[in-house]
Amino acid sequence: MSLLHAVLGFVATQPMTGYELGKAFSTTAAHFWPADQSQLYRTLHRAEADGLVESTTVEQASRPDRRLYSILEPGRAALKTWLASPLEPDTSREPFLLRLFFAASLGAAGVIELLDQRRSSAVELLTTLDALAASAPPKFSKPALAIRLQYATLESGRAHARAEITWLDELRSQLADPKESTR
Amino acid sequence: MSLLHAVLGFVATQPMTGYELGKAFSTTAAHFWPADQSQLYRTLHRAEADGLVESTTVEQASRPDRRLYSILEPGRAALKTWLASPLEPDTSREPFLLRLFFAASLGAAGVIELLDQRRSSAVELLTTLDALAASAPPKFSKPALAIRLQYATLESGRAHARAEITWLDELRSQLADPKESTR
DNA sequence: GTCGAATATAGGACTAGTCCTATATGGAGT
DNA sequence: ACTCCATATAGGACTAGTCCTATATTCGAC
Repeated sequence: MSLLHAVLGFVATQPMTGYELGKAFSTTAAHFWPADQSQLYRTLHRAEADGLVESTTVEQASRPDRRLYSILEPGRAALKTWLASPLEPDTSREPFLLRLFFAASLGAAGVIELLDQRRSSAVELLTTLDALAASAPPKFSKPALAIRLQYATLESGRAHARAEITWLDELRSQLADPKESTR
Repeated sequence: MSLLHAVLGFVATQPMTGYELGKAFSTTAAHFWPADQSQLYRTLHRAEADGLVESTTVEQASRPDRRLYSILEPGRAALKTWLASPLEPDTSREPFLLRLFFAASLGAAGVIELLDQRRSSAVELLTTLDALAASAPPKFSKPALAIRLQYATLESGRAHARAEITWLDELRSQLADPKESTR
């Protein structure tokens, strides 16, 4: 149930509409927390019903009215509690590894094809993250902590993408040239 | 809906009961595909209803009867189709990154504590994977493809765990010693 | 001039997964 | 004596998330 906390986190920095929240997610947090548009609005509704945020309706002429959400004290408290709560162990699913695990029936050539597909996705992701990192670099020596942390999540994505590519390359060469399989 | 495919993958190698399947998951695939026990049995039921697997009941004296599942042709076909289907882009959630992204209000010291907690989990994971890798090493020069691929998923976990630790260390030292924050 | 994208919100239907509980018994540990 | 763990399967309640659709307008592209 962390989408709620993400929503609170964003809204705590400044009042936003659901639409803006969606933008914020897709431009800054998409690679580690994809947010479904419907789910976002539902989460906002629930947060308001629970008294964590409040909304004011801003009327617009030729567009649907905007609902501007602001955080309330209970919301800020919930955010704080979440930040201080113990880290639960990761239980993430890796569809690619699952596939690889059972891919033997594709034969070595088929597996290599699979690895190549995966590699190009990883490269694509890496270049996207590189571009993001380049477009918002912390050039000054003492950026605000928040900025640094946001940048750090980008760095994390890049580090993992690089690790993925290296691992893929090693596995590929091992499979392509069976002589090298010492250990 | 990949648990189904994982189940088919396991059952295709040899007939198994739900219980054995649970063991197989937790000992070999847990780090990239946690399988809930209830969900496993439900998936088996559905797979049988869909004609992908069949089960024979093995009566036991002082234990509940075992239901031994075997794969059927349609199941094998479904497995093959899945293996050949296009790789969809990853949309995994990273609760830790989400937290870090919004962790500025903890202050530098609080964030460092968070990083340290994360680091010890990562180290713990890495040592678990190291132990697994050591206990089942492909010592012979030409192991079967299936064995190699299963080993490769372990290697993937290790590579990512190492990348995570390195990233954490870099971030930590950058936060702990603000002078070094060039770029 | 038509088609899609951006702006802006929202509901319906569905699915996979989680957590808890139930049932039954034998064996190992303290 | 008591509790916990392993064996073995299964249902109930719930939740978060996905996918699709609806509504309404304006602007730019081709």
